[in-house]
Amino acid sequence: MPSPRPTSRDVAQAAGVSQAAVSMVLGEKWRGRVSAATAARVREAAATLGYRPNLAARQLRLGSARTLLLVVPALTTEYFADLYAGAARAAAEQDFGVILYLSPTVTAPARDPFASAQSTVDGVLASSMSAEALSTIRGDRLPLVMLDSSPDAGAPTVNVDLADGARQAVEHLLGHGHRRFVHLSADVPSWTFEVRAGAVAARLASVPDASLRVVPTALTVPGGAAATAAALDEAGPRPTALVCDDDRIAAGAYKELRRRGLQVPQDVSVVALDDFAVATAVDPELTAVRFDAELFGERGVRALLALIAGADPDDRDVPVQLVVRGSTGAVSPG
Amino acid sequence: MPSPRPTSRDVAQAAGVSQAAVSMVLGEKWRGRVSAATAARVREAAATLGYRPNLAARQLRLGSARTLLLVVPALTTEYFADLYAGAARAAAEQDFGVILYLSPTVTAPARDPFASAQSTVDGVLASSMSAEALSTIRGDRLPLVMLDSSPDAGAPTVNVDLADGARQAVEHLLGHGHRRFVHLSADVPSWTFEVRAGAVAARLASVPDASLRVVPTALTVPGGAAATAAALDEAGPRPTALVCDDDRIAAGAYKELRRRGLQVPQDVSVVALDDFAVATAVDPELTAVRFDAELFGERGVRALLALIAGADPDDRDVPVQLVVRGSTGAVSPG
DNA sequence: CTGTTAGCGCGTTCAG
DNA sequence: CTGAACGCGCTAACAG
Repeated sequence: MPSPRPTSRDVAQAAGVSQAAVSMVLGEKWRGRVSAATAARVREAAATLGYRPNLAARQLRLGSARTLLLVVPALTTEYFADLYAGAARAAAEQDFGVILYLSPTVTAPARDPFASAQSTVDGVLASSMSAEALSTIRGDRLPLVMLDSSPDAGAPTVNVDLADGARQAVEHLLGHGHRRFVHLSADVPSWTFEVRAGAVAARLASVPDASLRVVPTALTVPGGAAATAAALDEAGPRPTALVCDDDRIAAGAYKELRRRGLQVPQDVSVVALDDFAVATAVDPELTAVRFDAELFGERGVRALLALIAGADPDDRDVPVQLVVRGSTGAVSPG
Repeated sequence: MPSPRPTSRDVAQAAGVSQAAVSMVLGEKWRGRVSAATAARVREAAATLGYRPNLAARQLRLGSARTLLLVVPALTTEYFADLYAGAARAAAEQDFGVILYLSPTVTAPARDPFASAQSTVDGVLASSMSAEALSTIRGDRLPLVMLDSSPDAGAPTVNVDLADGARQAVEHLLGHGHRRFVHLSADVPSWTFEVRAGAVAARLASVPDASLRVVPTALTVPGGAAATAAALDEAGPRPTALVCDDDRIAAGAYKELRRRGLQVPQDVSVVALDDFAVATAVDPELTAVRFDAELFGERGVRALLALIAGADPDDRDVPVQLVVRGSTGAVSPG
């Protein structure tokens, strides 16, 4: 016999009080409305019965499910996994849940997030979304915080300071004497990659004898290899430093370099502006820009909850850190 | 003015009918209860008002949120991401949603999944769970389907046929003349890894002149490197074939092999029993066992929905396929 | 046949 | 501290 879930009425009966009293006690709203003794009795009864409020009923009355919607373009890397984990943790601290919506890929037709979400949401956290896709989401002018998106998009944003990361990476390479740079720049029309490209170019613009070639690159291993081949095939002296928008691109660069008999880092240094599983799997391990994706999710949720509460969202950027590993070194003599 | 969400009453009023009629029409239960003309009018009104049923109210009345809970140990690889995507898609086809619960890691204290889930669930899909962790989940004897778990656990299971994958991998290596094997076996007490170990050992047991050494290995790049070092340091002729439980272990093996001046695949062949991002990022790319994680999630959901509906879950295994790439070849002469 | 009325489910809150 | 009303959609019972 699957014992039916106890309701607040059951608790009330067990404690010898009314439903209203139960609601107040369990909702921590009984300061001076219910005696401490009765409150204790109610808690006791709730505990022994294993009572859990029916969230559907609560939502129906309160008009909120205490739920946030996290929209991500795809869950294909551990980045989004960490993002979700951090968001869920931060939300749970304030008794909010986080549900996930995988925004349609290029191929799949756009489905209504709210239909699939199966729930009423109190706010939306949108990661790496384009402005158009965005409009679908804001169906009812829900509170919205954008992650990894342009601050000009008309919604509060929380970002990772990858411009700083790109600067740090270039700085590191300059310090090793590199002057001939190639930026393997993701060919995805996303704000985050534009920022990286801008930061790399800006830093190098102030170095008189530095050169920079930007090659649009697909965000895959073969894409990285192809772009590297293109960069090396161009006329002029061979570049000595490769800045890759992510670690998969860098893995592709490794392959092409090795195919040509070039060694990392003796002949060419490589840095990645992302630090995920691939970064430490390749040999030598990648010097890469790392950030705390969980912290990112956490900040995003805090900003969104602040927005919902009517406060000013704290939109500080998440700091990044250059992790120096074996893929970068001094320019080879000659 | 944030226009208040239209209720079914609003729709009824707009269409000039009663709420009951609206419910019937929109619930596709009007065969013979409502005229086609009226039904059309109701649909029309609902569409123009942008009506969406309040799911809290529906759930309250129906006692179900049409929601499934997917429990995963961690979301750290794209495997779980794909699993979720497949599960969500299959569930959506039957108007179910899927919410995620990240089961506690070793460090984090166990939280109540249902508290964090913020919703009433109709069933649980548990991936790679140990028997103990399981008991926490089945709080209310919910329908449960286990993924990647022992069929003896007392719940229906849907599995990936990795035993077959392990056999295929060993077969492939045997065909290239390999006889001295090392299995870098994940040191995680999980059913899936026991199955792989069993399958590798069983296949090799029938080959008279084959040898197998099993080395417990941490599921990380350094873990793979350390285990490889241990295997190569043992006395006796050097192994020529490494079977790795996942691609990160294989990446570690690559590093240790290269450190010792051994080449893949000329000196040592390497196969991985998992095929994720790292498999194609390393050089040479890994010969690996691949399966469709989305299909896995899909099958899991179908089994769970069948179980909920009182039918027999179809618990066929998900097939696997050996993808031959550059990390395996014939034993080197000598 | 076509459609309506009434009451339910459960937690919250206001007037008593 | 309690009784009763409320939120919204679903469905059994009932009426035209």
